[in-house]
Amino acid sequence: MAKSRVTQPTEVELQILKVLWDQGPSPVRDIHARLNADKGTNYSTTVKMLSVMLEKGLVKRDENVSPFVYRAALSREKAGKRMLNNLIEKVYDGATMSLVLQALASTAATKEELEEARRLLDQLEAKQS
Amino acid sequence: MAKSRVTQPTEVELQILKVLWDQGPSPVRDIHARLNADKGTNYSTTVKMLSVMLEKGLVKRDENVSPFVYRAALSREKAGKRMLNNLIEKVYDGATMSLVLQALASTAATKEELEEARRLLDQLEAKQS
DNA sequence: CTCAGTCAGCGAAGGATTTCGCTACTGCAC
DNA sequence: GTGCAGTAGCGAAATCCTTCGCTGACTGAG
Repeated sequence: MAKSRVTQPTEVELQILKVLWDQGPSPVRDIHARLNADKGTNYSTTVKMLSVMLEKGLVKRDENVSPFVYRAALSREKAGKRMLNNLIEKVYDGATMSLVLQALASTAATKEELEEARRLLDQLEAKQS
Repeated sequence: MAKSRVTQPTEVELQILKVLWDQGPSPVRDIHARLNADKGTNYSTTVKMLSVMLEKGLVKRDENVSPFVYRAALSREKAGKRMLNNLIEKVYDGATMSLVLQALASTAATKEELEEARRLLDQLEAKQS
């Protein structure tokens, strides 16, 4: 049970995770390129962030290749779900649907998305029976 | 254009907002009672937090009554929406539906909630025409 | 008026997050 | 070899968030 992940990724950590999710496993150089483009981050800062995240277990790295290659330790989906649940907990006191409905209502959903949502509802309902 | 609200409410700020949402406008005393029960917060801390939040525009207060009465500057819904969008932005790069569907799928929704969701979908679809 | 109790707020301390300067190691070209 | 470019990391600074000690103002009871 080494995994006591209670902490949500912080702002910058999340930015880095996003880069890794978007680009797949990458060396510091590539990650830094993005951060720097976004907000002028210094190379050292990127390295530091990655080392912090490594300690926290948010990323892993392969040290067998020349420039180390970092990859996210969580999938985008897992992280998203985790953060969403956190949000729901903190704002809606656990009433998931409230938020979801809000989101649905406030989003200019396309016809396709609506269809998909409907299909998912069907599945859920079936599964419940 | 005085409203440059870029920052998300922080952890404790959110706790306070939640109290205000749950109980409606309240004097410090009541807010503090909750925070203190939750995590032993000192009265001073609660006051300070409220003053910080006042500066940030997260809460407003009526100074005409004896113990000042604080109220949230945003509705639960607005805040939820804002935070959700932020989350979506940061994790999914704007693909709202992906996250929402994730949420739906991973939650043990009740029959009633599913019904409600379905109804909402109908509305949305109708509105689109 | 004086005392006790409630209310409000400042400023500084403590923690966590983020930033970066500076150092060190590597491999390659000269 | 020496020098340069790319890579990695430490430790301290800067910044933000959270906490609280201490102080002052006000109110109602005696």
